Amino acid sequence: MPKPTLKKLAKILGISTATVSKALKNYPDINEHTKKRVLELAASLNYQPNALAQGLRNMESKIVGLIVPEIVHDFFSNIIDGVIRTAEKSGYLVIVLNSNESFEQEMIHLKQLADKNVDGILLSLSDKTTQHKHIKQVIDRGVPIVMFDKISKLIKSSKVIIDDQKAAFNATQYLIDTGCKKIAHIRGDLKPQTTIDRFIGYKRALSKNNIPFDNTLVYRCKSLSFGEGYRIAKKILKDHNDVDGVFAFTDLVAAGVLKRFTELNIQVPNQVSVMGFSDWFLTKITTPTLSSVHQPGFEMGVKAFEALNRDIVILKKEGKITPEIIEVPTYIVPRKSTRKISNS
Amino acid sequence: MPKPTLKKLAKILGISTATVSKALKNYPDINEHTKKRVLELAASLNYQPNALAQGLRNMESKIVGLIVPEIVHDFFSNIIDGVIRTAEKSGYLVIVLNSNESFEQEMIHLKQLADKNVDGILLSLSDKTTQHKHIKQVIDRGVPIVMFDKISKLIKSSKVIIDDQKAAFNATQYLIDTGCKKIAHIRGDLKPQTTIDRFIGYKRALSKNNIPFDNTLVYRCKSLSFGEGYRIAKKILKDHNDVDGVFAFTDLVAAGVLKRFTELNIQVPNQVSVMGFSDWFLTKITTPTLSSVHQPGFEMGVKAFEALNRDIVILKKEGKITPEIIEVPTYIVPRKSTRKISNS
DNA sequence: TTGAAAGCGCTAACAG
DNA sequence: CTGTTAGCGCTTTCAA
Repeated sequence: MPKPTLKKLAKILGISTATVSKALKNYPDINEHTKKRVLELAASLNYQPNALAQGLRNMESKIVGLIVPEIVHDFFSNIIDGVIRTAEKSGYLVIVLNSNESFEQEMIHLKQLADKNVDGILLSLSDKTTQHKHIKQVIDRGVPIVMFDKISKLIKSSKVIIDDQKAAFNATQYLIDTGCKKIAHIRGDLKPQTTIDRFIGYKRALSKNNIPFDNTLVYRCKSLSFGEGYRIAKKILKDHNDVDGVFAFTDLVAAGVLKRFTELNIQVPNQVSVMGFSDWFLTKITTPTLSSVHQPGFEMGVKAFEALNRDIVILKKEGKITPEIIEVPTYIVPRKSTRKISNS
Repeated sequence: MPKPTLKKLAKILGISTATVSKALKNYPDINEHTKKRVLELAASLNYQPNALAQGLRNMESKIVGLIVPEIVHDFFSNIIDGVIRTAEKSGYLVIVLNSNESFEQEMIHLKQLADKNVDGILLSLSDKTTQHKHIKQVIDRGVPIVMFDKISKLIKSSKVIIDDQKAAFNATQYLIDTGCKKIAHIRGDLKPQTTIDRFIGYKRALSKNNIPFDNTLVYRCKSLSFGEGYRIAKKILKDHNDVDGVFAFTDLVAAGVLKRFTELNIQVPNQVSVMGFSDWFLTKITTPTLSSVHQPGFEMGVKAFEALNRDIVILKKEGKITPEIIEVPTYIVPRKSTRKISNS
């Protein structure tokens, strides 16, 4: 049984394809009776319009692309989930691609998506991306892009972000509020802006509370891994045996710290408090459970698609986009790795 | 600057679209000189064929669909990653959809994908799925399906699976080999076949080693969660204070057990060994780290796409598919929650 | 209220 | 070696 087409329906009913098409689309200028006949036949034959033909005709695919720098990743999984579910509500399907933190992959994927005639692209930059010609090219081809999380200020597009500085400030302030006086910070690589911003937030909180900034309390991860946290924890204790707080730029590293502290019989949170960032699932698994800054992946995915959908519609209607920056709020999730805030 | 089309290239060069098309496709019957001119112009204009038009013409989209019952999930993330990366190598892009363990969603998604003219679908069943008409319908529409992990024996399609029985047997045998004599099993719901098979594997291992099966040593999770493991751990100890091994059907639950044991000062692995299943990331985070059965998500994703691609090609060429069942091997990853195997 | 016709961009059979 | 032509399935004027 070959798939039914408009033409077949038309032939069976003895009317033209134009009429069938209009009937199916509920055009006003169709005789009720005719419409009914068409609808019934379509239903009984289980007719489905050919999306490729529709796409070609309407110059739209009802597909968007989503590029993340990593897939097996708590935060990005949530983003993907948020995007897919929201897209579906507007009749969009989502092609997912993984740049795997590679600039070349990111370039290739962007092009692949544009070549597939997606109606828009959601993009989180790889850490390796330092130039943006490939992005501008796609935008110039008329494909709207919305960036999220790892963004570039140099691209004129809608963006969905968190305020990393503010979030890190709050995290550090939280440690101070629970009595920490000597707080180490574990930061990431020099490159991604998020790492830099979290570091700045940490510094600002210290300064706000008149705690002198001590550069030897800042540790840099060579890689984003559990093992790095594990390694650095020992180093912190060696360098500063009176440290009483650690703010790590990401949960995984904080979990490594926690593990090492436990092994070394350091009391957490009483002797040293530990604060993570991102609120990944693992925060609930560690011993003790890890306090963290909630980074709302799902919501960001939702907002990102909504922004893209808006941009797609506007671009089509008005020929150009007015980018919008959307900031999604973060909040601290206190668990057992930090002390309670004394309610004064 | 509107996108260049075949027609435009042809007009500029003063030749026909057919010739341009063939030149671009590297047909043998094109004059070298002409070919060169076409290629150069195409490159300089950055010509890209319109995928929608190609798709309509060739009746293929070069897109496949992937439906998983959950996205924020270690195992399925790995599957997605494996599928996407493998698909890319064959020029395929992947639309990802999340049934969220809902039968209705699964039905809808299957239809959406078929309506979008995907060339094939990769599917892992939701736990709620008990009938399969919706799947057969799609196959009847000529869209090949490959099932993975959560499969149905009632569907005639290629499948990529692990041998849950064998894996669970090996896990239990491993506990026995490291000296466990009274092993509790925490199993999942009655529904998914994987749960049942793991339970059977557990029983077979006991029987093989002449350990009488004791039904009171089998605990059932109400939900697949950390909290359930935490809850059940206490119960196990209360019911059987001489238990010396726990085999949980999934890591998350095992992690809950570990946590409770640690809190209750039960020595793991010396007093009780704990074995998980799936080898999720969290196995490396728990205290102690969790021994587990490695479930190769990435490889399964790779194999699943390869099988689908094969089926797509064969279906196109021969009009029908000969389904293939692919079993991906599992293996035990010993960590600190089980004793060492004594090398005798 | 309906239908004829054009055309989205591409490919392939066939003729020259 | 190249071009003509037909057509994939659908939508949308425009004319009847």
